[in-house]
Amino acid sequence: MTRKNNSPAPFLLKTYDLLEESGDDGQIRIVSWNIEGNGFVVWDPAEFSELMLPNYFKHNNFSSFIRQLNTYGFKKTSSKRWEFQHEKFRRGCRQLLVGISRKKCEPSVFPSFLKASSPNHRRAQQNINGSSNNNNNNNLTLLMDENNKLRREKMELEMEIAHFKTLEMRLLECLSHYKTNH
Amino acid sequence: MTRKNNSPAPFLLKTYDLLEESGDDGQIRIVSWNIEGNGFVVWDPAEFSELMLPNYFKHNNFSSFIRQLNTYGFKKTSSKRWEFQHEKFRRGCRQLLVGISRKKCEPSVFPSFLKASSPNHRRAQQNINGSSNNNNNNNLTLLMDENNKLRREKMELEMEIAHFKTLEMRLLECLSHYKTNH
DNA sequence: GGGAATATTCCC
DNA sequence: GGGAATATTCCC
Repeated sequence: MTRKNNSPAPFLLKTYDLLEESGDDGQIRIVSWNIEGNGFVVWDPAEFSELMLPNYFKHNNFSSFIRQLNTYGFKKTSSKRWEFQHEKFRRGCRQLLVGISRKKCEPSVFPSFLKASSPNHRRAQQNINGSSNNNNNNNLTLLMDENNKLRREKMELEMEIAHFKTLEMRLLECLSHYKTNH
Repeated sequence: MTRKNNSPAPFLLKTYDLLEESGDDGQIRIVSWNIEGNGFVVWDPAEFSELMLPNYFKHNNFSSFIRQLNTYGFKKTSSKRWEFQHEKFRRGCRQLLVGISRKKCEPSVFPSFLKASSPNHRRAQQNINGSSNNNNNNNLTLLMDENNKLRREKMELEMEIAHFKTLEMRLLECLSHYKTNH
C-alpha cells in the first residue's frame, strides 16, 4: 500500500540517498548497491555507523538502522555479509520507495463522527454511568466477546488486504510486461 | 503511578540534570529553577534550544521539548514567561522523579493479528476470575476504549480494501486495453 | 527479528 | 496541548 501523502517515508529516502552518495565519493568501500541493483551491502559496519549514519539519522547505532530496515520489511539476504533487499528498493528507482510501508501501520486520524457504537458498548456505558455494579461482570464478558469478534474480523480484513497486495503486484508486473513487449 | 524499573524516565533525569548544570556555570540566565523550587523557567528559549538541548537530547527544537513536558504532565504556569511545573518535579528532590509517568500509558495495541489477547483484555479477564469488583468500572472503560479502537481500525481496513478494489478494476481495464490494442 | 517503551516530528 | 506517525532505544 502506498503512503497517503505520496512521498516515501523519510527513512527510505535517507537510506536511498545515502547509497547514491556512497557512489559519488570513495565511500563505496563502506556501503554500496549490490551488483544486481536490487539491494545493498554494508561492507564496513563500523565505519558506516561512525561516519555515515549520523549524517542522515539522529544516531550512530548500526542496530537501530537494522531495526528500521526490519520495520520496513527489508530482508537480510546473505549470512556472509550485511546485505539487505526489499522488492521495491532498487537502484535508479527512487519513486518505487513510495510503495514501501511500515509493517505495523497503526491507524491515524479518523473522523470522530464515524465512531460507531454497539449495543454491548452502549449498555456498558449506561451501567457505568448509573453505577449499577450488578451487571458489570456480565458487561465485561459481553465486551470481551465483542472484542474477540472485532479482532477476528480485523484479522480477516488484513488477510484480504494481503491478498490484494499480491494481486496488485502481479497485475503491475503483467502490465509492465505488455509495455516492454509492445 | 511509579515506573516499573524504579528509575525515572530518561527525559525527566535529563531535564533535572540540565537544571542542575544551569546553576553551575553562567547559564542561569538561560534556564533555572523558579524561586520556590517547584518548577523552572526557560528565560531564553532560543539560546536554550541552540546551546543546551543538543547536550541532552537528539534535537534542538524547543517545541519537541515542550511536547515532552506535556507528555509527562507538566503545566505551563505563566502566560508571561516559559515557566513549567509538575508537583513531583522539585529542586533537590531528584528521587521524586520516579513518581512521574507518561500520560498515555494505554498498553500497546495488538497490531499483530496473530495475537489472540490484548493487555486490557487479559487484565479484565484476570479481574473477573478473581472477583475483584473494584476495578470493574476501570476494566469496562479500558475495554470500551479498546473496542472503539478496534472498530476504527476495522473501518480503516475496509476503506483500504475499497481502495484496492478500485485500483484492481483500473488495472484490469488497463490490461484489457493493452490486449485488445496489440 | 520483532514487541514495546520512549523520543522526536508533524499536524490539527 | 495533544493525537498520531515515525524514529530510536531497550530488551526478549
